[in-house]
Amino acid sequence: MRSILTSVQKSCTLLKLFLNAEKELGVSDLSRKLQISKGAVHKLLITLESEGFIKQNPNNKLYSLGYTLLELGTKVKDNHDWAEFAKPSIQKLADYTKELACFCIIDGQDAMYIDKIESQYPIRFNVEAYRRFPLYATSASRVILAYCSPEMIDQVLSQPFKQYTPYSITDPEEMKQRLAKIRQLGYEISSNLRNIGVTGIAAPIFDAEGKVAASISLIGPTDRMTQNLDHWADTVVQTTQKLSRHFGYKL
Amino acid sequence: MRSILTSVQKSCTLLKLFLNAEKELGVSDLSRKLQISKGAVHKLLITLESEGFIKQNPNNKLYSLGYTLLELGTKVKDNHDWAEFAKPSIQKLADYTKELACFCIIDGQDAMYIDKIESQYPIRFNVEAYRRFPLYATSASRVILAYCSPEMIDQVLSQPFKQYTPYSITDPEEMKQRLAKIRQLGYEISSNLRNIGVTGIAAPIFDAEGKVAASISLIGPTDRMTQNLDHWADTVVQTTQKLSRHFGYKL
DNA sequence: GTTTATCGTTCACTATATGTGAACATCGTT
DNA sequence: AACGATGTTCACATATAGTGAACGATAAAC
Repeated sequence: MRSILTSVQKSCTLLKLFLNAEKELGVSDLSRKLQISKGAVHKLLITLESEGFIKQNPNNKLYSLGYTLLELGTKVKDNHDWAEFAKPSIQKLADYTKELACFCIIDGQDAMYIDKIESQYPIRFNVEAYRRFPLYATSASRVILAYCSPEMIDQVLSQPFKQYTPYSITDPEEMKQRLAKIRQLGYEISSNLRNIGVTGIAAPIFDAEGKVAASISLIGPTDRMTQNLDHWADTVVQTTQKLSRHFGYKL
Repeated sequence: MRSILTSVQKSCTLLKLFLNAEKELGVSDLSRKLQISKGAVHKLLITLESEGFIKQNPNNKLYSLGYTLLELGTKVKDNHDWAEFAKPSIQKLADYTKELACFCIIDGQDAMYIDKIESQYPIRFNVEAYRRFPLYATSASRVILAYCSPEMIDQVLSQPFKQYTPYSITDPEEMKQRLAKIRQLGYEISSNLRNIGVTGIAAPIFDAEGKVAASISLIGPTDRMTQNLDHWADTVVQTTQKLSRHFGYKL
Protein backbone atom coordinates (compact mmCIF):
# COMPACT_ATOMS: atom_id res chain seq x y z
CA MET A 1 0.00 0.00 0.00
CA ARG A 2 2.23 2.71 -1.30
CA SER A 3 -0.38 5.37 -2.02
CA ILE A 4 1.69 8.53 -1.79
CA LEU A 5 2.58 10.06 -5.14
CA THR A 6 6.07 11.46 -4.66
CA SER A 7 5.95 14.11 -7.35
CA VAL A 8 2.63 15.43 -6.06
CA GLN A 9 3.95 15.43 -2.52
CA LYS A 10 7.05 17.29 -3.67
CA SER A 11 4.95 19.90 -5.42
CA CYS A 12 2.88 20.46 -2.26
CA THR A 13 6.00 20.77 -0.13
CA LEU A 14 7.45 23.16 -2.67
CA LEU A 15 4.41 25.43 -2.48
CA LYS A 16 4.45 25.38 1.31
CA LEU A 17 8.11 26.44 1.33
CA PHE A 18 6.94 29.88 0.27
CA LEU A 19 5.00 30.26 3.53
CA ASN A 20 8.10 30.70 5.64
CA ALA A 21 10.38 32.23 3.07
CA GLU A 22 10.82 35.22 0.84
CA LYS A 23 8.14 36.21 -1.61
CA GLU A 24 10.24 34.94 -4.50
CA LEU A 25 12.49 31.88 -4.63
CA GLY A 26 14.87 30.59 -7.27
CA VAL A 27 15.38 27.10 -8.71
CA SER A 28 18.73 26.47 -7.02
CA ASP A 29 17.43 27.64 -3.68
CA LEU A 30 14.37 25.40 -3.91
CA SER A 31 16.53 22.53 -5.09
CA ARG A 32 18.61 22.77 -1.91
CA LYS A 33 15.60 23.17 0.36
CA LEU A 34 13.74 20.22 -1.19
CA GLN A 35 16.85 18.09 -1.62
CA ILE A 36 16.06 17.20 -5.20
CA SER A 37 17.92 18.04 -8.38
CA LYS A 38 17.58 21.38 -10.09
CA GLY A 39 16.20 19.74 -13.21
CA ALA A 40 13.43 18.08 -11.25
CA VAL A 41 12.54 21.31 -9.44
CA HIS A 42 12.41 23.08 -12.75
CA LYS A 43 9.95 20.54 -14.12
CA LEU A 44 7.82 20.93 -11.00
CA LEU A 45 7.80 24.70 -11.40
CA ILE A 46 6.96 24.59 -15.12
CA THR A 47 4.05 22.28 -14.38
CA LEU A 48 2.75 24.34 -11.47
CA GLU A 49 3.14 27.50 -13.53
CA SER A 50 1.08 26.06 -16.37
CA GLU A 51 -1.71 25.54 -13.85
CA GLY A 52 -1.41 29.02 -12.31
CA PHE A 53 -0.15 27.74 -8.96
CA ILE A 54 3.22 29.40 -9.48
CA LYS A 55 4.31 32.38 -11.50
CA GLN A 56 7.70 33.45 -12.69
CA ASN A 57 8.97 37.01 -12.54
CA PRO A 58 10.32 37.61 -16.06
CA ASN A 59 12.81 40.20 -14.79
CA ASN A 60 14.77 38.15 -12.28
CA LYS A 61 13.57 34.64 -13.28
CA LEU A 62 12.50 33.96 -9.70
CA TYR A 63 9.28 32.16 -8.84
CA SER A 64 6.41 33.04 -6.50
CA LEU A 65 2.97 31.70 -5.59
CA GLY A 66 0.29 32.09 -8.28
CA TYR A 67 -3.18 33.53 -8.21
CA THR A 68 -4.93 30.19 -8.59
CA LEU A 69 -4.00 29.57 -4.95
CA LEU A 70 -5.79 32.77 -4.04
CA GLU A 71 -8.80 31.55 -5.98
CA LEU A 72 -8.78 28.17 -4.23
CA GLY A 73 -8.17 29.73 -0.83
CA THR A 74 -11.17 32.00 -1.30
CA LYS A 75 -13.26 28.95 -2.15
CA VAL A 76 -12.16 27.26 1.08
CA LYS A 77 -13.21 30.33 3.01
CA ASP A 78 -16.59 30.38 1.26
CA ASN A 79 -17.05 26.71 2.07
CA HIS A 80 -16.79 26.67 5.82
CA ASP A 81 -20.18 27.44 7.22
CA TRP A 82 -19.35 27.79 10.89
CA ALA A 83 -17.20 30.89 10.53
CA GLU A 84 -20.32 32.68 9.33
CA PHE A 85 -22.19 30.89 12.05
CA ALA A 86 -19.79 32.09 14.73
CA LYS A 87 -19.32 35.59 13.37
CA PRO A 88 -22.25 37.21 15.22
CA SER A 89 -20.96 35.74 18.45
CA ILE A 90 -17.41 37.00 18.20
CA GLN A 91 -18.72 40.34 16.95
CA LYS A 92 -20.89 40.63 20.04
CA LEU A 93 -18.00 39.56 22.23
CA ALA A 94 -15.70 42.14 20.66
CA ASP A 95 -18.32 44.89 20.92
CA TYR A 96 -18.87 44.13 24.58
CA THR A 97 -15.26 43.73 25.71
CA LYS A 98 -13.59 46.01 23.11
CA GLU A 99 -10.82 43.41 22.92
CA LEU A 100 -9.69 41.07 20.14
CA ALA A 101 -12.14 38.16 19.72
CA CYS A 102 -11.03 35.12 17.70
CA PHE A 103 -12.53 31.98 16.26
CA CYS A 104 -10.03 29.13 16.11
CA ILE A 105 -10.28 25.70 14.46
CA ILE A 106 -8.18 22.55 14.45
CA ASP A 107 -6.90 21.11 11.17
CA GLY A 108 -4.74 18.03 11.31
CA GLN A 109 -1.92 18.63 13.79
CA ASP A 110 -2.33 22.40 13.69
CA ALA A 111 -4.62 25.22 14.75
CA MET A 112 -5.70 28.22 12.73
CA TYR A 113 -7.67 31.40 13.38
CA ILE A 114 -10.29 31.59 10.66
CA ASP A 115 -12.13 34.63 11.90
CA LYS A 116 -11.49 37.55 14.23
CA ILE A 117 -12.77 40.98 15.21
CA GLU A 118 -9.98 43.34 16.15
CA SER A 119 -9.86 45.57 19.19
CA GLN A 120 -10.51 49.28 18.75
CA TYR A 121 -8.23 50.42 21.54
CA PRO A 122 -5.17 52.40 20.43
CA ILE A 123 -2.98 49.91 22.28
CA ARG A 124 -4.00 46.50 21.08
CA PHE A 125 -2.79 43.04 20.26
CA ASN A 126 -3.48 41.26 16.99
CA VAL A 127 -3.14 37.80 15.46
CA GLU A 128 -2.70 36.52 11.92
CA ALA A 129 -5.71 34.77 10.42
CA TYR A 130 -5.39 31.76 8.10
CA ARG A 131 -1.97 30.85 9.41
CA ARG A 132 -1.15 27.52 11.04
CA PHE A 133 0.38 27.28 14.50
CA PRO A 134 0.99 24.39 16.91
CA LEU A 135 -1.86 23.17 19.11
CA TYR A 136 0.17 23.67 22.29
CA ALA A 137 0.96 27.30 21.49
CA THR A 138 -2.03 29.43 22.46
CA SER A 139 -4.95 29.26 24.86
CA ALA A 140 -7.28 29.17 21.85
CA SER A 141 -5.67 25.97 20.59
CA ARG A 142 -4.93 24.42 23.99
CA VAL A 143 -8.62 24.38 24.95
CA ILE A 144 -9.15 22.39 21.73
CA LEU A 145 -6.21 20.06 22.35
CA ALA A 146 -7.42 19.39 25.88
CA TYR A 147 -10.53 17.65 24.54
CA CYS A 148 -8.79 15.68 21.77
CA SER A 149 -8.20 11.94 22.06
CA PRO A 150 -5.36 10.82 24.38
CA GLU A 151 -3.46 9.42 21.37
CA MET A 152 -3.73 12.74 19.59
CA ILE A 153 -2.53 14.59 22.68
CA ASP A 154 0.41 12.23 23.11
CA GLN A 155 1.37 12.67 19.49
CA VAL A 156 1.30 16.46 19.71
CA LEU A 157 3.16 16.56 23.01
CA SER A 158 5.81 14.12 21.82
CA GLN A 159 7.33 16.78 19.58
CA PRO A 160 9.58 19.44 21.10
CA PHE A 161 7.83 22.73 21.91
CA LYS A 162 8.86 26.00 20.43
CA GLN A 163 9.83 28.46 23.15
CA TYR A 164 8.13 31.69 22.15
CA THR A 165 8.94 33.50 25.42
CA PRO A 166 10.97 32.71 28.55
CA TYR A 167 7.68 31.67 30.16
CA SER A 168 6.59 29.24 27.43
CA ILE A 169 5.94 25.72 28.67
CA THR A 170 8.52 23.29 27.35
CA ASP A 171 7.92 20.25 29.54
CA PRO A 172 5.32 17.76 28.20
CA GLU A 173 4.26 16.76 31.73
CA GLU A 174 3.59 20.34 32.72
CA MET A 175 1.54 20.76 29.54
CA LYS A 176 -0.47 17.64 30.37
CA GLN A 177 -1.34 19.06 33.78
CA ARG A 178 -2.39 22.27 32.13
CA LEU A 179 -4.68 20.37 29.75
CA ALA A 180 -6.16 18.50 32.72
CA LYS A 181 -6.88 21.79 34.42
CA ILE A 182 -8.61 23.04 31.26
CA ARG A 183 -10.88 19.96 31.27
CA GLN A 184 -11.62 20.63 34.94
CA LEU A 185 -12.47 24.33 34.53
CA GLY A 186 -13.87 24.27 31.01
CA TYR A 187 -11.73 27.22 29.92
CA GLU A 188 -8.22 28.60 30.13
CA ILE A 189 -6.63 31.91 31.06
CA SER A 190 -2.97 32.30 30.15
CA SER A 191 -0.40 35.08 30.11
CA ASN A 192 3.07 35.52 28.58
CA LEU A 193 3.17 32.00 27.13
CA ARG A 194 3.39 33.17 23.55
CA ASN A 195 3.72 36.96 23.83
CA ILE A 196 4.99 38.94 26.79
CA GLY A 197 2.35 41.20 28.28
CA VAL A 198 -0.51 39.46 26.50
CA THR A 199 -3.32 37.52 28.19
CA GLY A 200 -5.79 35.18 26.50
CA ILE A 201 -9.06 33.67 27.64
CA ALA A 202 -10.37 30.73 25.64
CA ALA A 203 -13.14 28.12 25.77
CA PRO A 204 -13.97 25.17 23.50
CA ILE A 205 -16.95 24.58 21.19
CA PHE A 206 -18.35 21.05 20.76
CA ASP A 207 -20.33 19.54 17.90
CA ALA A 208 -23.42 17.32 18.05
CA GLU A 209 -21.31 14.22 18.63
CA GLY A 210 -19.60 15.80 21.61
CA LYS A 211 -16.31 16.18 19.76
CA VAL A 212 -14.36 19.40 20.13
CA ALA A 213 -14.68 21.41 16.94
CA ALA A 214 -13.32 24.89 17.54
CA SER A 215 -12.75 27.55 20.17
CA ILE A 216 -13.40 31.18 20.90
CA SER A 217 -10.85 33.37 22.59
CA LEU A 218 -10.44 36.89 23.87
CA ILE A 219 -6.92 38.32 23.72
CA GLY A 220 -5.45 41.61 24.88
CA PRO A 221 -2.80 43.44 26.91
CA THR A 222 -2.51 41.85 30.35
CA ASP A 223 -3.01 45.05 32.36
CA ARG A 224 -6.34 45.75 30.65
CA MET A 225 -7.46 42.12 30.66
CA THR A 226 -6.87 41.64 34.39
CA GLN A 227 -9.38 44.35 35.23
CA ASN A 228 -12.29 42.16 34.12
CA LEU A 229 -10.75 38.72 34.07
CA ASP A 230 -13.47 36.68 35.78
CA HIS A 231 -16.35 38.51 34.18
CA TRP A 232 -14.89 38.02 30.73
CA ALA A 233 -14.07 34.39 31.31
CA ASP A 234 -17.75 33.94 32.13
CA THR A 235 -18.75 35.80 28.98
CA VAL A 236 -16.49 33.67 26.77
CA VAL A 237 -17.72 30.43 28.33
CA GLN A 238 -21.35 31.45 27.90
CA THR A 239 -20.68 32.31 24.25
CA THR A 240 -19.10 28.95 23.51
CA GLN A 241 -21.80 27.04 25.36
CA LYS A 242 -24.44 28.81 23.32
CA LEU A 243 -22.62 27.92 20.10
CA SER A 244 -22.15 24.31 21.19
CA ARG A 245 -25.90 24.06 21.76
CA HIS A 246 -26.47 25.52 18.31
CA PHE A 247 -24.29 22.75 16.92
CA GLY A 248 -26.55 20.24 18.63
CA TYR A 249 -24.31 19.53 21.60
CA LYS A 250 -26.16 18.40 24.74
CA LEU A 251 -24.70 19.08 28.16
CA MET B 1 11.41 18.56 -23.95
CA ARG B 2 8.69 16.89 -21.97
CA SER B 3 8.71 19.03 -18.85
CA ILE B 4 5.14 18.58 -17.66
CA LEU B 5 4.73 16.16 -14.76
CA THR B 6 1.42 14.44 -15.41
CA SER B 7 0.61 13.50 -11.84
CA VAL B 8 1.27 17.03 -10.62
CA GLN B 9 -0.82 18.42 -13.44
CA LYS B 10 -3.62 16.01 -12.58
CA SER B 11 -3.53 17.05 -8.93
CA CYS B 12 -3.78 20.71 -9.90
CA THR B 13 -6.69 20.04 -12.24
CA LEU B 14 -8.35 18.02 -9.51
CA LEU B 15 -8.13 20.90 -7.05
CA LYS B 16 -9.49 23.34 -9.61
CA LEU B 17 -12.47 21.08 -10.25
CA PHE B 18 -13.80 22.17 -6.87
CA LEU B 19 -14.03 25.78 -8.07
CA ASN B 20 -16.99 25.10 -10.31
CA ALA B 21 -18.55 22.24 -8.42
CA GLU B 22 -20.15 21.33 -5.14
CA LYS B 23 -18.30 21.87 -1.90
CA GLU B 24 -17.66 18.14 -1.58
CA LEU B 25 -16.84 15.64 -4.32
CA GLY B 26 -16.47 11.86 -4.31
CA VAL B 27 -13.81 9.61 -5.81
CA SER B 28 -16.02 8.21 -8.57
CA ASP B 29 -17.24 11.65 -9.53
CA LEU B 30 -13.70 13.00 -9.73
CA SER B 31 -12.60 9.92 -11.64
CA ARG B 32 -15.18 10.62 -14.32
CA LYS B 33 -14.41 14.34 -14.47
CA LEU B 34 -10.66 13.78 -14.70
CA GLN B 35 -10.94 10.73 -16.95
CA ILE B 36 -8.55 8.68 -14.89
CA SER B 37 -9.14 5.51 -12.89
CA LYS B 38 -10.67 5.54 -9.44
CA GLY B 39 -7.54 4.02 -7.93
CA ALA B 40 -5.37 6.78 -9.34
CA VAL B 41 -7.73 9.48 -8.11
CA HIS B 42 -7.71 7.90 -4.69
CA LYS B 43 -3.93 8.03 -4.56
CA LEU B 44 -4.01 11.66 -5.60
CA LEU B 45 -6.49 12.45 -2.85
CA ILE B 46 -4.56 10.58 -0.16
CA THR B 47 -1.41 12.45 -1.11
CA LEU B 48 -3.11 15.84 -1.21
CA GLU B 49 -4.83 15.10 2.08
CA SER B 50 -1.52 14.26 3.76
CA GLU B 51 -0.36 17.75 2.76
CA GLY B 52 -3.51 19.52 3.92
CA PHE B 53 -4.59 20.49 0.40
CA ILE B 54 -7.66 18.25 0.62
CA LYS B 55 -9.69 16.98 3.52
CA GLN B 56 -12.13 14.11 3.80
CA ASN B 57 -15.45 14.34 5.56
CA PRO B 58 -15.48 11.25 7.81
CA ASN B 59 -19.28 11.05 7.75
CA ASN B 60 -19.93 10.75 4.02
CA LYS B 61 -16.37 9.97 2.84
CA LEU B 62 -16.51 12.88 0.41
CA TYR B 63 -13.57 15.19 -0.17
CA SER B 64 -13.25 18.98 -0.11
CA LEU B 65 -10.51 21.62 -0.34
CA GLY B 66 -8.17 21.85 2.66
CA TYR B 67 -7.07 24.73 4.82
CA THR B 68 -3.52 24.77 3.51
CA LEU B 69 -4.95 26.33 0.36
CA LEU B 70 -6.43 29.09 2.48
CA GLU B 71 -3.04 29.58 4.07
CA LEU B 72 -1.31 29.75 0.68
CA GLY B 73 -3.99 32.01 -0.79
CA THR B 74 -3.58 34.43 2.09
CA LYS B 75 0.15 34.49 1.42
CA VAL B 76 -0.49 35.35 -2.23
CA LYS B 77 -2.70 38.22 -1.14
CA ASP B 78 -0.04 39.46 1.28
CA ASN B 79 2.54 39.29 -1.51
CA HIS B 80 1.07 41.56 -4.12
CA ASP B 81 2.07 45.09 -3.35
CA TRP B 82 0.02 46.95 -5.90
CA ALA B 83 -3.37 46.10 -4.45
CA GLU B 84 -2.34 48.03 -1.37
CA PHE B 85 -0.87 50.59 -3.70
CA ALA B 86 -4.14 50.97 -5.59
CA LYS B 87 -6.43 50.76 -2.57
CA PRO B 88 -6.44 54.50 -1.72
CA SER B 89 -7.33 55.25 -5.33
CA ILE B 90 -10.32 52.94 -5.60
CA GLN B 91 -11.43 54.01 -2.13
CA LYS B 92 -11.39 57.62 -3.28
CA LEU B 93 -13.20 56.68 -6.48
CA ALA B 94 -15.87 54.79 -4.55
CA ASP B 95 -16.31 57.59 -2.03
CA TYR B 96 -16.75 60.13 -4.79
CA THR B 97 -19.06 58.16 -7.09
CA LYS B 98 -20.79 55.98 -4.47
CA GLU B 99 -20.54 53.15 -6.99
CA LEU B 100 -18.59 49.87 -7.03
CA ALA B 101 -14.89 50.51 -7.74
CA CYS B 102 -12.68 47.56 -8.75
CA PHE B 103 -9.03 46.81 -9.26
CA CYS B 104 -8.49 44.12 -11.90
CA ILE B 105 -5.33 42.26 -12.91
CA ILE B 106 -4.38 39.87 -15.69
CA ASP B 107 -2.97 36.42 -14.86
CA GLY B 108 -2.16 34.13 -17.73
CA GLN B 109 -5.20 33.91 -20.01
CA ASP B 110 -7.59 35.20 -17.36
CA ALA B 111 -8.56 38.30 -15.44
CA MET B 112 -9.30 38.61 -11.74
CA TYR B 113 -10.57 41.33 -9.42
CA ILE B 114 -8.13 41.48 -6.53
CA ASP B 115 -9.61 44.45 -4.75
CA LYS B 116 -12.89 46.32 -4.67
CA ILE B 117 -14.88 48.85 -2.67
CA GLU B 118 -18.59 48.15 -2.79
CA SER B 119 -21.33 50.67 -3.43
CA GLN B 120 -23.39 51.90 -0.49
CA TYR B 121 -26.58 52.41 -2.47
CA PRO B 122 -29.46 50.10 -1.52
CA ILE B 123 -29.69 49.01 -5.17
CA ARG B 124 -26.23 48.00 -6.17
CA PHE B 125 -24.23 45.62 -8.28
CA ASN B 126 -21.40 43.49 -6.97
CA VAL B 127 -18.61 41.27 -8.29
CA GLU B 128 -16.71 38.32 -6.87
CA ALA B 129 -13.10 38.99 -5.93
CA TYR B 130 -10.32 36.41 -6.44
CA ARG B 131 -12.26 34.59 -9.12
CA ARG B 132 -10.98 34.10 -12.66
CA PHE B 133 -12.95 35.20 -15.70
CA PRO B 134 -12.13 35.47 -19.41
CA LEU B 135 -10.32 38.56 -20.67
CA TYR B 136 -13.03 39.32 -23.23
CA ALA B 137 -15.82 39.28 -20.62
CA THR B 138 -15.86 42.64 -18.83
CA SER B 139 -14.80 46.20 -19.54
CA ALA B 140 -12.24 45.88 -16.73
CA SER B 141 -10.52 43.01 -18.51
CA ARG B 142 -11.08 44.25 -22.07
CA VAL B 143 -9.14 47.46 -21.44
CA ILE B 144 -6.27 45.18 -20.37
CA LEU B 145 -6.63 42.83 -23.32
CA ALA B 146 -6.67 45.78 -25.72
CA TYR B 147 -3.08 46.62 -24.83
CA CYS B 148 -1.75 43.05 -24.86
CA SER B 149 0.44 41.75 -27.68
CA PRO B 150 -1.33 40.92 -30.97
CA GLU B 151 -0.42 37.23 -30.53
CA MET B 152 -1.97 37.22 -27.07
CA ILE B 153 -5.12 38.90 -28.38
CA ASP B 154 -5.39 36.41 -31.25
CA GLN B 155 -4.99 33.52 -28.87
CA VAL B 156 -7.71 34.79 -26.54
CA LEU B 157 -10.09 35.63 -29.36
CA SER B 158 -9.54 32.27 -31.08
CA GLN B 159 -11.55 30.51 -28.39
CA PRO B 160 -15.37 30.65 -28.49
CA PHE B 161 -16.91 33.37 -26.30
CA LYS B 162 -19.31 32.60 -23.56
CA GLN B 163 -22.63 34.37 -24.15
CA TYR B 164 -23.50 35.84 -20.76
CA THR B 165 -26.45 37.89 -22.08
CA PRO B 166 -28.22 38.23 -25.43
CA TYR B 167 -26.08 41.33 -26.03
CA SER B 168 -22.73 39.65 -25.37
CA ILE B 169 -20.28 39.92 -28.25
CA THR B 170 -19.65 36.53 -29.85
CA ASP B 171 -17.92 37.51 -33.09
CA PRO B 172 -14.10 37.78 -32.87
CA GLU B 173 -14.01 40.49 -35.50
CA GLU B 174 -16.49 42.63 -33.63
CA MET B 175 -14.40 42.17 -30.48
CA LYS B 176 -11.26 43.25 -32.35
CA GLN B 177 -12.96 46.45 -33.43
CA ARG B 178 -14.00 47.06 -29.86
CA LEU B 179 -10.43 46.61 -28.67
CA ALA B 180 -9.25 49.02 -31.38
CA LYS B 181 -11.74 51.58 -30.13
CA ILE B 182 -10.44 51.11 -26.58
CA ARG B 183 -6.89 51.86 -27.77
CA GLN B 184 -8.23 54.94 -29.57
CA LEU B 185 -10.16 56.33 -26.59
CA GLY B 186 -8.01 55.02 -23.74
CA TYR B 187 -11.03 53.66 -21.88
CA GLU B 188 -14.22 51.69 -22.36
CA ILE B 189 -17.86 52.12 -21.42
CA SER B 190 -20.03 49.04 -21.83
CA SER B 191 -23.57 48.00 -20.94
CA ASN B 192 -25.42 44.67 -20.84
CA LEU B 193 -22.48 42.65 -22.18
CA ARG B 194 -22.16 40.52 -19.06
CA ASN B 195 -25.16 41.56 -16.94
CA ILE B 196 -28.38 43.12 -18.10
CA GLY B 197 -28.91 46.61 -16.73
CA VAL B 198 -25.30 46.99 -15.64
CA THR B 199 -22.83 49.52 -17.02
CA GLY B 200 -19.08 49.53 -16.52
CA ILE B 201 -16.41 52.16 -17.10
CA ALA B 202 -12.81 50.97 -17.19
CA ALA B 203 -9.33 52.26 -17.98
CA PRO B 204 -5.91 50.56 -18.05
CA ILE B 205 -2.86 50.98 -15.81
CA PHE B 206 0.65 50.71 -17.30
CA ASP B 207 3.93 49.82 -15.65
CA ALA B 208 7.34 51.44 -16.08
CA GLU B 209 8.04 49.46 -19.26
CA GLY B 210 4.81 50.63 -20.84
CA LYS B 211 3.20 47.21 -20.52
CA VAL B 212 -0.40 46.99 -19.38
CA ALA B 213 -0.48 45.71 -15.79
CA ALA B 214 -4.01 46.15 -14.44
CA SER B 215 -7.16 48.21 -14.70
CA ILE B 216 -9.60 50.17 -12.62
CA SER B 217 -13.31 50.09 -13.26
CA LEU B 218 -16.50 51.61 -11.99
CA ILE B 219 -19.59 49.43 -12.22
CA GLY B 220 -23.24 50.09 -11.40
CA PRO B 221 -26.87 50.02 -12.52
CA THR B 222 -27.15 51.56 -15.99
CA ASP B 223 -29.82 54.13 -15.10
CA ARG B 224 -27.71 55.61 -12.31
CA MET B 225 -24.44 55.37 -14.25
CA THR B 226 -25.78 57.21 -17.31
CA GLN B 227 -26.47 60.32 -15.24
CA ASN B 228 -22.75 61.05 -14.84
CA LEU B 229 -21.23 58.93 -17.59
CA ASP B 230 -18.76 61.38 -19.10
CA HIS B 231 -17.72 62.92 -15.82
CA TRP B 232 -17.04 59.52 -14.31
CA ALA B 233 -15.16 58.26 -17.35
CA ASP B 234 -12.92 61.29 -16.89
CA THR B 235 -12.48 60.50 -13.21
CA VAL B 236 -11.57 56.86 -13.88
CA VAL B 237 -9.08 57.81 -16.60
CA GLN B 238 -7.44 60.40 -14.35
CA THR B 239 -7.15 57.82 -11.57
CA THR B 240 -5.47 55.24 -13.80
CA GLN B 241 -3.13 57.82 -15.33
CA LYS B 242 -2.05 58.87 -11.87
CA LEU B 243 -1.37 55.25 -10.90
CA SER B 244 0.50 54.59 -14.14
CA ARG B 245 2.77 57.54 -13.37
CA HIS B 246 3.31 56.12 -9.89
CA PHE B 247 4.45 52.89 -11.51
CA GLY B 248 6.97 54.89 -13.48
CA TYR B 249 5.07 55.04 -16.75
CA LYS B 250 5.90 58.03 -18.94
CA LEU B 251 3.33 59.38 -21.35
C1' DG C 1 -35.67 -8.36 4.26
C1' DT C 2 -33.40 -9.28 0.11
C1' DT C 3 -31.40 -7.63 -3.96
C1' DT C 4 -29.13 -4.32 -6.58
C1' DA C 5 -26.41 -0.53 -7.54
C1' DT C 6 -22.93 2.53 -6.28
C1' DC C 7 -19.67 4.02 -3.42
C1' DG C 8 -14.64 4.24 -1.43
C1' DT C 9 -10.75 1.42 -0.85
C1' DT C 10 -7.05 -1.97 -1.90
C1' DC C 11 -3.85 -4.59 -4.74
C1' DA C 12 -0.42 -6.61 -8.15
C1' DC C 13 1.40 -5.50 -12.43
C1' DT C 14 3.44 -3.18 -16.47
C1' DA C 15 4.18 0.73 -19.20
C1' DT C 16 5.63 5.07 -18.44
C1' DA C 17 6.70 9.04 -16.53
C1' DT C 18 10.16 10.73 -13.24
C1' DG C 19 14.45 12.28 -11.14
C1' DT C 20 19.42 12.22 -12.01
C1' DG C 21 23.65 14.45 -13.34
C1' DA C 22 26.04 16.62 -16.60
C1' DA C 23 26.21 20.14 -20.12
C1' DC C 24 24.51 24.54 -21.71
C1' DA C 25 23.31 29.47 -21.87
C1' DT C 26 22.97 33.74 -19.44
C1' DC C 27 23.56 36.90 -16.17
C1' DG C 28 26.09 40.05 -12.78
C1' DT C 29 30.47 40.39 -10.22
C1' DT C 30 35.26 40.33 -9.55
C1' DA D 1 38.04 38.87 -19.43
C1' DA D 2 37.40 35.24 -16.36
C1' DC D 3 34.69 33.73 -12.90
C1' DG D 4 30.84 32.07 -10.26
C1' DA D 5 26.33 31.88 -9.85
C1' DT D 6 22.07 31.40 -11.98
C1' DG D 7 17.99 29.11 -14.90
C1' DT D 8 17.39 25.83 -18.57
C1' DT D 9 17.79 21.56 -21.43
C1' DC D 10 18.77 16.74 -22.39
C1' DA D 11 19.26 11.43 -22.64
C1' DC D 12 18.90 7.71 -19.80
C1' DA D 13 17.88 4.07 -16.22
C1' DT D 14 14.97 3.28 -12.40
C1' DA D 15 11.41 3.95 -9.65
C1' DT D 16 6.63 4.98 -9.95
C1' DA D 17 2.17 6.17 -11.54
C1' DG D 18 -2.06 4.64 -13.49
C1' DT D 19 -4.76 0.44 -14.84
C1' DG D 20 -8.53 -2.66 -14.07
C1' DA D 21 -10.38 -5.93 -11.35
C1' DA D 22 -11.84 -7.38 -6.78
C1' DC D 23 -13.20 -6.05 -2.12
C1' DG D 24 -16.23 -4.47 1.61
C1' DA D 25 -19.52 -1.12 2.95
C1' DT D 26 -23.43 1.61 2.37
C1' DA D 27 -27.79 3.14 0.64
C1' DA D 28 -31.63 2.63 -2.53
C1' DA D 29 -35.10 -0.35 -4.88
C1' DC D 30 -38.03 -4.02 -4.99
